[in-house]
Amino acid sequence: MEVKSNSCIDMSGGEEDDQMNMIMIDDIRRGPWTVEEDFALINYIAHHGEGRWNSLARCAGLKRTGKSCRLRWLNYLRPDVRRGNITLEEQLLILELHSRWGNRWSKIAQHLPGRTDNEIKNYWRTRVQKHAKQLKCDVNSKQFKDTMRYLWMPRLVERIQAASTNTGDSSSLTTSTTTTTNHDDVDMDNSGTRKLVMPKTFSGTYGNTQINPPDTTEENSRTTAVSPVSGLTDCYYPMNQTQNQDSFQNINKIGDGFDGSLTSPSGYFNQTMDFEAIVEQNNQCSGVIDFSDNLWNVDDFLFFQQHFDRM
DNA sequence: AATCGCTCCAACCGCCACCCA
DNA sequence: ATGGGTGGCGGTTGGAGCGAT
Repeated sequence: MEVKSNSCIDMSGGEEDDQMNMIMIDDIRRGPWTVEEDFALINYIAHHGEGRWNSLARCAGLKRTGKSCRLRWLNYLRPDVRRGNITLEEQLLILELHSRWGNRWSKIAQHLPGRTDNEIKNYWRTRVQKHAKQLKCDVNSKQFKDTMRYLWMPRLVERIQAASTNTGDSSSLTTSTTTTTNHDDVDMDNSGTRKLVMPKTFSGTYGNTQINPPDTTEENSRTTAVSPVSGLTDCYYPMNQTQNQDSFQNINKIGDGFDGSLTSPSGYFNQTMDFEAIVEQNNQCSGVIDFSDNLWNVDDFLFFQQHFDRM
């Protein structure tokens, strides 16, 4: 339905609105959104729905492009946007889906309820690519992809399983930097970054790992970190309950290969691990892994250490 | 206290596909 | 067939926040 300019609802009040519409023509606002702008956008969409973003921007009295309004709504103001830390399940899902689809952020986001493509893209760039950089690998290199497949993803599965078994509480699965005591094989670089020096050889198996879906109650799923601006939506809209569908349940909906037991289509979790090959690959990279966030932490090191000891 | 460097993420940009007159 | 408008997507950037020096 075309929204004609003369059918605009006056959101800001008479003459002021006319003035604003005139200014808008050649005075497009950019940069961070104000609370007032957020409120105007939310209010307008609440009454008229979304779509036709250019005319929506005009009619809502916003000095923004339609694109900007659309982005602000979809990535931030939408009531079912789920903010806060990326959970372990979500990390696993992102790694898995990215291995299948590459940088298809929007497609990946469809399988993470409440998460936006922008958020996933940012996660990938800030966390995953950081690790590739630390390994001195190209993020698209076989070495790095195999490291993800054979080390990170199985480890994530383990941690999900452990947390689920121990507590049955998915809130324990949200990202956090594990800090424990130092270890002989954990180096600190000049900047104090905790690092794992990869062993010379390593072999072991990673069998069929069964995962129990964690508790999906809203209390456990909401991981806080709502910005002051987006908090506006909380008081304006009731929170959408569907935002708390668990990512795990979605794994089963993705299609070919997912059978509900978290056996990935690419078979990551069923393969016998050729860790020697991995180590070789890591040697081709730097052989040093950063512990500074939750893809690698001291728990991971201890996990690998257990396997080393068995050799 | 000031400065610097780094991380993270909200927002922008450019391109492309689709729709419709 | 075509050209303008629009929406969607992926890549990139600017700046706030924060810790280190």
